[in-house]
Amino acid sequence: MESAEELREAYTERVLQVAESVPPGRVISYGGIADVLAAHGYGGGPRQVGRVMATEGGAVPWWRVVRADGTLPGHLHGRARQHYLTEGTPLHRLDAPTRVDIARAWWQPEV
DNA sequence: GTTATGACTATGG
DNA sequence: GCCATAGCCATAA
Repeated sequence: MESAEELREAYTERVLQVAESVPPGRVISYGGIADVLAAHGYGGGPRQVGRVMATEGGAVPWWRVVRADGTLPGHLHGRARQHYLTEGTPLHRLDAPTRVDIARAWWQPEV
């Protein structure tokens, strides 16, 4: 039996693993990751995925994980936009605030 | 046990 | 487009 802390670490690694599985120029939402984890038997929801990204997000391509409408929290727009321009991620508009074209850029990992 | 908080989401004005 | 509200669920105090 694993301790609660170990389960939390396993959950965190799953989230980071999915985030890393997103190829350049593509994105997934917090809820999308939550769905994949649910298919793998993990509970939680979008907010728990967001919590992991807030604490461990620096270790993965966090700019490929966006909200359901294709935006990110304001304080990340600047750095994220440069990555999008570099990777050629489809955007709705080229001026701030940066918003990803969900219909074009959506990445659905295999479950 | 109760409250507050958060890199969320859907809906309605 | 923006803002408010409700629902959501784990953590922390």
